[in-house]
Amino acid sequence: MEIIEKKGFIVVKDLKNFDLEETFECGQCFRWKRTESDEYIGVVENKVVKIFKENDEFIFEGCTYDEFTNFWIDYLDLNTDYGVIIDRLVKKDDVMKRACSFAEGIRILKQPLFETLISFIISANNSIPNIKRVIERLSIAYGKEIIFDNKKYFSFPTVEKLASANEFEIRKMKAGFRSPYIIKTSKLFLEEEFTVEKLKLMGYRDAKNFIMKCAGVGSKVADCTLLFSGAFTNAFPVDVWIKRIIQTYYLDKDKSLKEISEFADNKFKDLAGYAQQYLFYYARSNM
DNA sequence: CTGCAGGCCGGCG
DNA sequence: CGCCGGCCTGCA
Repeated sequence: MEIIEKKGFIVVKDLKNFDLEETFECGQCFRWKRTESDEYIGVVENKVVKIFKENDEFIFEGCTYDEFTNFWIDYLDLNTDYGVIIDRLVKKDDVMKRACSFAEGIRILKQPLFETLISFIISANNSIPNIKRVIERLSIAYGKEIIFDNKKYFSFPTVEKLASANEFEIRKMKAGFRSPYIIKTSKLFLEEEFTVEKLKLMGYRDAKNFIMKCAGVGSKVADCTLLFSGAFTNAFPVDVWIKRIIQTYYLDKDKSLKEISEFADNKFKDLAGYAQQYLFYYARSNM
């Protein structure tokens, strides 16, 4: 990867295994928007950035060299060699081979922990367009305004803001029955002072049980949170799509979610999270 | 009108 | 423990 600083933007060359659509539309995040000209604009923490591809170069608009090297590289997981991960996964079997070659440009983002947790609480029994709308409404109502390219954007609310909100207000954001979960979880998050570092020290099992104490957080939401916040790459969220593809290609129909989870753990081990993303993207596009 | 979307909770056997 | 009905909301 070669990074070149220009006036007001960054040019990145020689970056393999990075595709904007595959990364931002594989279901791990909800706040990246594609423009008419296939650029992606995202809000993360208090930053807004626009990314697009020009020939073989990636252009990052609205960030400095320091922001790129100190923040976006980590967030986008650009220092990890996904070629090595894919090489190891394609050796597993033909299904993985097809899944990996179908989306070789996925990067598993390291998103802010609180935003990830709340976003996936909202995702429960919900549709992706709806999830995005609720998160957007929450950000407009409780986040901070950021001006980028003469347009208004809003950061995801802080834990303090959501912890002090009441259920009636949150229901106005159309979060439905998840509204009390959002508030309760925010309060617990504040009390326990959750951080990715703290969760990492606990180890995967304990960390998962720990965040499952949050209201609205079951096994699937917990694994999504641990995987997409960069805490544990071995977390393997089992949703309907993963269930579908595992039951079609690997296990019998009658296997429970727990059995699917154990199967993935044994088969993919430390790479389970990556495997999940390739399988998920593949299943959603082809099943 | 019914059914369902990236599940979770609570009650019951 | 495992199973199952109900659930906000929006859209087919």
